[in-house]
Amino acid sequence: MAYAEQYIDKLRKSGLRPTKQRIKICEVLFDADKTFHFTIKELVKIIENQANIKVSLATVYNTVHAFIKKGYLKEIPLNSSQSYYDTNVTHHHHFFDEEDNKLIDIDQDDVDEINIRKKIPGKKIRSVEVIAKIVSDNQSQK
Amino acid sequence: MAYAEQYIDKLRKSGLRPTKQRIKICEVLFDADKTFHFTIKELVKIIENQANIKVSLATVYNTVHAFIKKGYLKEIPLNSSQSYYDTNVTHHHHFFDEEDNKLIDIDQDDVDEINIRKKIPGKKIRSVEVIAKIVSDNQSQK
DNA sequence: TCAACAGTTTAGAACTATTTTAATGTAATT
DNA sequence: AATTACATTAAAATAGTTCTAAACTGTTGA
Repeated sequence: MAYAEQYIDKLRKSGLRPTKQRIKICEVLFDADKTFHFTIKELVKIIENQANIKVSLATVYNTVHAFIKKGYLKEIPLNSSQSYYDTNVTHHHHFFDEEDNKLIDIDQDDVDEINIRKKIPGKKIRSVEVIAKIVSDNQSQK
Repeated sequence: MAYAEQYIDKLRKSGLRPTKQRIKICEVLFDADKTFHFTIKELVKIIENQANIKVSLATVYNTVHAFIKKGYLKEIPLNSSQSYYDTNVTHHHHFFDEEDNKLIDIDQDDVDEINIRKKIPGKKIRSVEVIAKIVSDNQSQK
């Protein structure tokens, strides 16, 4: 397992010791060649299905938050009862399908650069995100 | 009180009967010439301070949600433990100050029109919002 | 005026996501 | 192997939000 090195490295850089549970979390999050969106609940379910390792919610929350702090994961701002996370940490945007409660990536290239002309004294912009909410287009069905 | 008519109208259009409590909520939300951001907790506190009317959380939640459904209020997407609402229902964007947990409006005019080139079949865009997270600019202080 | 009814309000309970706690377990280092 | 420092865990705590069921209010019509 050549990936394991990477995971241990990521964990160490996040200030976490590489344990069985945490390496399993890394496998789920970083093994795929695709990036994806998830909630904590979903992540726990995936781990339970894929492995015979018990992981408590607390461990998952702690690990996910350490990765966010380090920049290995992103939190997606959404007014939903639960938080959504993204393994795609490149600069990009999102559709949120309000009917299916699904997130869809929008590449940075698909949106013109966003230039905000308003400035706040003493503050700098850390991130800019676009959320486009989408619903069924009934017009086109008629 | 000339405004009362408007409030009663808004309530009726939202499918709610105009009661003392609900009219009070309207007074707080729609009386000011300025728009503002609030959380449910803050709204309850304002009502308690301004009036001798008891309002339960349940009534406030129900009324706020009825107004959102009708488009008289907007929910602001933010990954925060509590929901933020906006009496400004025009198309605009936000700064979110991560240190003070404060929202600041950005006029639509201060951001170039956002053109998303990616399309999702059968879906249409209902809203597009920009959230720019800001923090202290330590660079400029050094 | 009064009874009946439909819709409201309310306190408190329930629910859900998240965080904390504190006891037990484990990895790393000597 | 012993020590130490950190991890894991279940369970409890917390906080925002939603639900519930009982009491209440105001309107209508006789």
